Amino acid sequence: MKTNGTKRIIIVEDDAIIRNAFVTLIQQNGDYTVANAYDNAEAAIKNLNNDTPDICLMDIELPGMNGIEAIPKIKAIMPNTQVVVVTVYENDELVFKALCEGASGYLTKNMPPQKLIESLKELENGGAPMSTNIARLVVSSFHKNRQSPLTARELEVLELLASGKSYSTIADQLFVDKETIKSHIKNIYLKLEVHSKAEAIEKARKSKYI
Amino acid sequence: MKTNGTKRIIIVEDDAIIRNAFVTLIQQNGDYTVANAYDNAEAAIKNLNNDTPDICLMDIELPGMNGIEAIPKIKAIMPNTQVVVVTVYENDELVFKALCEGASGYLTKNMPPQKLIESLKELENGGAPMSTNIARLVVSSFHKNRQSPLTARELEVLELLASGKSYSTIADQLFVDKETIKSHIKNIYLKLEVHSKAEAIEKARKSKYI
DNA sequence: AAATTCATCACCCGTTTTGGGGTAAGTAAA
DNA sequence: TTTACTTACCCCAAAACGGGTGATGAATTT
Repeated sequence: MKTNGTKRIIIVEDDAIIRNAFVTLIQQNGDYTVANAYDNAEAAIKNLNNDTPDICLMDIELPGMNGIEAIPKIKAIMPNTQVVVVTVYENDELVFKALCEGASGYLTKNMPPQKLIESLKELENGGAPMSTNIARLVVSSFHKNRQSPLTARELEVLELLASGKSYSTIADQLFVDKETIKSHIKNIYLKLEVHSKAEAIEKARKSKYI
Repeated sequence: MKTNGTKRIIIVEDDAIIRNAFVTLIQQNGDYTVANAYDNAEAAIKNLNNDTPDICLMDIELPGMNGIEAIPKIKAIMPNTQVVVVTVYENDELVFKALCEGASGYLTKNMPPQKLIESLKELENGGAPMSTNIARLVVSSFHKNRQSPLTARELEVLELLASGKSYSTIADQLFVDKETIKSHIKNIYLKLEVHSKAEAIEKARKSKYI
């Protein structure tokens, strides 16, 4: 369906002013064609096979299906379409949900207009365009909490426990006795003030000890 | 120790040519002061309290301690120093290790020189500077594999199992019988060709089903 | 209309794991 | 020297696990 080498873009954005601004902005650039623009996700999904977009700019807050739910549905029909979320929300939960569902980028609407075009170029170059704060959010999600009450050995044990391994498997892997692992885990439970494996893992993950 | 409002930077890079290029490049910009430059991590760590850097540009391949090991040691002494890895490696394992150890950014040396200054500005603005390919790597790490052999329900069960929960806890949470969960898990093991919880979790994580 | 998949539930068996209790030796750090 | 950490052992009872077999209804596909 491609006319030439230009990338086909669809826009899903319920605010007409913003939607039209995006269309205008993108049309000004010869490298991109706006295949279509929608004010809701359902219509966009219905027309995917006609639009055959390379890129989809997706708002989150929409009437009906929200933008995050829409991502996997789009990827199911057009796996090679790159979805970039464009929203006002910098909420970490939304960001991670969007990325888990398959978003290739996450932009906030307070960006300068030129940044949108730059982001499209970054996508083409195999990148993952993100707004400043989003990138920090994403990178921070990898950071461990280094003020953990647990010792290095306890963290090691807890990590293996969190990967589903049994006491004896952990013991074998660390070349110590199973009873030693039990001792460590008892101390872990004491320090984290929990009474089971699941609680310990949950608390440790939440606190980013592991 | 700050002379004025300029940010203090240290550089850890064993290649003298690259190191000096960075120093020159940064000194040209009035917003940054090169507090020091080292060809190894040990020396940099030893002088941290004198250098009091706001930012540390860190190579990975170094004589002695490597750059990734150095990150937590730096953060332990100067928690507010932002470490940005600057390396030739785009290897995903190294990237994730660096971020887990506390890196605030990850740049590859093939970037245009101006990008380095831009990255420093991004850091100041609360961002996390990353090269194009690194950003994609990081974002892709969130993506789930949607060609899983497991049903939606099985994935749900497996995710809860992977969070350390017992069969009965999972059953309660999903409002079904414990026997139902057992059945699901048996089917999961069949499909993943494994025979234990730990194996199932490992395989599912590796294949990015969960 | 028939076949298949999926989610649900049930009972069996035996083994392993888990959580909790206590105790204690050796080492390293403060 | 006291404390913290790692290591290891004992006991016990409850829970969880892995594997087997079978069955039902709903939904989907063929």
